[in-house]
Amino acid sequence: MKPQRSNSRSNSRNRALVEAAADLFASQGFKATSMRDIARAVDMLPGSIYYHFDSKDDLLLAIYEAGVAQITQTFEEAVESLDDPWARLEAGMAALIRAVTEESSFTRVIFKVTPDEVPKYSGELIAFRDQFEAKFEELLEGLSLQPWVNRQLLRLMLLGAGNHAQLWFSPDGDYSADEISEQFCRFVKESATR
Amino acid sequence: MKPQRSNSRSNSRNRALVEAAADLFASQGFKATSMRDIARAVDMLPGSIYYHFDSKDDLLLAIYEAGVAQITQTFEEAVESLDDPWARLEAGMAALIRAVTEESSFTRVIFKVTPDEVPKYSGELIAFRDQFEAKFEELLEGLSLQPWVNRQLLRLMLLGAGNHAQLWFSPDGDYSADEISEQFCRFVKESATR
DNA sequence: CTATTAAACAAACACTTGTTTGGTAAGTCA
DNA sequence: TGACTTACCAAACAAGTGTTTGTTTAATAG
Repeated sequence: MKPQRSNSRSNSRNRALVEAAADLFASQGFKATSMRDIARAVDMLPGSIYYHFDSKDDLLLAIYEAGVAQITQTFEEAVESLDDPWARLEAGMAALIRAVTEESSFTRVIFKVTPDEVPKYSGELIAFRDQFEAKFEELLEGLSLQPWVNRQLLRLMLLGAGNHAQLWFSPDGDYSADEISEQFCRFVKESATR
Repeated sequence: MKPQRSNSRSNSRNRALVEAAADLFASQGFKATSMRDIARAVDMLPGSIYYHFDSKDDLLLAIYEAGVAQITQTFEEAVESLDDPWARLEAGMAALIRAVTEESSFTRVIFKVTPDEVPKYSGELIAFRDQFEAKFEELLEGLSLQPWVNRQLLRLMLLGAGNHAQLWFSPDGDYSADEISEQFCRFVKESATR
């Protein structure tokens, strides 16, 4: 383990590093981003990164952790004020779509970089992902659905549809995250409350 | 351009090459697979691959082309004998899920390796993808749906949900491709025919 | 039997990768 | 003042990357 201690104001550089790395990982992918790319982005020499982080993998781990914390918070904020289970689902789904597309690069990294790209930490990364998906699962529990509905498959369907948005969504495209979420959720809602 | 000509029986080695590459690309990804990995898999020296293909990128292009041809065929075979639009959708969706998970590595590569990983051919790769997605779109046109339904978003939802299956599906898991397809399509069907 | 071609080998090339090492200027603290 | 620490630079390291080159073997065609 390296610094990560909060003393001094050094964490400003540390933070800049993580942010630059997150930007690059989110847009180019993990493998396609080199330590030299990251160093250049923060105006630093490649070797100097190793004062702050032990390895490229550790850098990703830190980003994943921050990303999950952020998406979890965004998600809960979007949902907490609502009571109706369907409204909660819709708001949560919209938060997911925003996280995958518009939101900070931290959250985007989580859905862009798959755990199997980093064998050393694949277990930890999967755990971080699960942490968020559990929140999503809670949402579904609140819904009253027809007996034919398999909640597990429903979760995977919505998660997959949301996740996939990162490949086609455009901020200035035809639809907003809210509109997309509303459409996706409506199929579930209409078929459950018939 | 290199051989690709069908003379001699040399295309047995050529074919072995493409198959080995497809296997590796499908399981490890494009960037994570080196020409040396591929060479080793077919018991050949790295340089020798360049007798058959001009570059690693060209190798992927060939795989994409073969993969799209295969998934298109599988898809049409699954659908052609059916008349009912809903049955056709369900069969098509099941074919997609099988292509993403169980089927040959050629089809899996298409969904595992994204076009932006190969800038040189990203246009061509996107065109190949679109070629298949157009088939899927045709299926949706046959459905009679409620006025609130946006067909474009519906397509993206189903495509995303199917695509995502590659991350969690297991051949000896709880569900078959058919069961998954049936569940996904049912949400659409129930909400459209209420 | 010879000329040509297909298919591969052996070895390198130029470059990029993540990472390590030794040193150093600036600041902190006793 | 002197010891210690923080944050970095400069330079290299070993390994791996896609690819090229010159050469060789085996088959085929005239």
